[in-house]
Amino acid sequence: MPELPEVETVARGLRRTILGRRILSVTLGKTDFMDDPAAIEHHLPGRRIELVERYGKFMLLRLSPAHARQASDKEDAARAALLVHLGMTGQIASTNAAKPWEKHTHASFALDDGRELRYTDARRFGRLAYLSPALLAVELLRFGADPLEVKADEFAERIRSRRSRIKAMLLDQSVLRGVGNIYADESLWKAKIHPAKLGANLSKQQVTVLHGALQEILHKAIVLRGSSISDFRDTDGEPGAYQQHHKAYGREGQKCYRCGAIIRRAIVAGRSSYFCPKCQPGPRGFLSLALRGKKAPKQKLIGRPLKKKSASEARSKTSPNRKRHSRF
DNA sequence: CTTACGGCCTGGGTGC
DNA sequence: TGCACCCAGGCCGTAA
Repeated sequence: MPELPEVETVARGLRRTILGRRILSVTLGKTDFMDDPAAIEHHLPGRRIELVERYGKFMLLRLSPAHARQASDKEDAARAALLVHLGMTGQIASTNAAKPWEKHTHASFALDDGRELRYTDARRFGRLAYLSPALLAVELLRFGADPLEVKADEFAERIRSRRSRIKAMLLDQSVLRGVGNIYADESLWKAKIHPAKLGANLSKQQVTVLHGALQEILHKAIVLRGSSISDFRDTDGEPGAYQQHHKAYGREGQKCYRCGAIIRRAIVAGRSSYFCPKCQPGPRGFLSLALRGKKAPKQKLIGRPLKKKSASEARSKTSPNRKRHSRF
């Protein structure tokens, strides 16, 4: 589940290992998670990797112009890119070309140092795309502020002007780019804010504290090379260490480090959310029930009552072979 | 208009 | 050994 700190860790690893390398050839495996596989095969050979940028949860491998010539500063911003999103299980690293492909390797880029840049992704929730400068510009418009750069005032304004739940806003990439479930829960715990609170109902003070908590946590997580819950690995194949510092995420049933109450889990904004029911008081009407019985009814949802639907009914509704969504 | 929910993609892990 | 089920991030269709 790579979020900003994990992607930053990978981007730094790539800068050490593939910056300046020229791509000689491309070999693709399964391509259903790529925007336009033919474009990747067609445009990448011969291009040099001139920059590795992180933008929210994705990386942009900026490519030299197709025709050999000196790039000016102006062209720098307009450079085409290979967009890499790791989804949940994506990994990318430069490898000895002689090494056999690992399972679930779906792209391999032969480099001019004899190595290969390989992308593996068991679930294929990730994304690879060749983006021309024009497509890239359009792509970047969809995203909100960088959480590490956004100023407290701007952050407060964005959060307090909307009526959705704070957790949903933290996860919304068009509000903040790069925050996912782990760092949303960790920063809410630190700021003592319940995930189901509405942004508009938070005090200026609370939002300011949240801003500070979010930045501090992200910085610390980057220093520790991210969180490895299941399978995150950096470009050296090493796990991060920030999971050892989680205070809320994944701690259901364990004691809150601050007050000793039992950390609970509830579905907020469609995602598992971990919080301390004592330090992070819920909004009125929020049912802080244990939401995960073994055979217990479905999970209690927060908000409006849910339409009843039997499991079999729900199953039969699924269309047999819905085509995977294509971005074009 | 804004916001929220349910479904879908996939395959590893888990529990029966 | 098998198998049903859950879960994850992002996106979309639908509904309120």
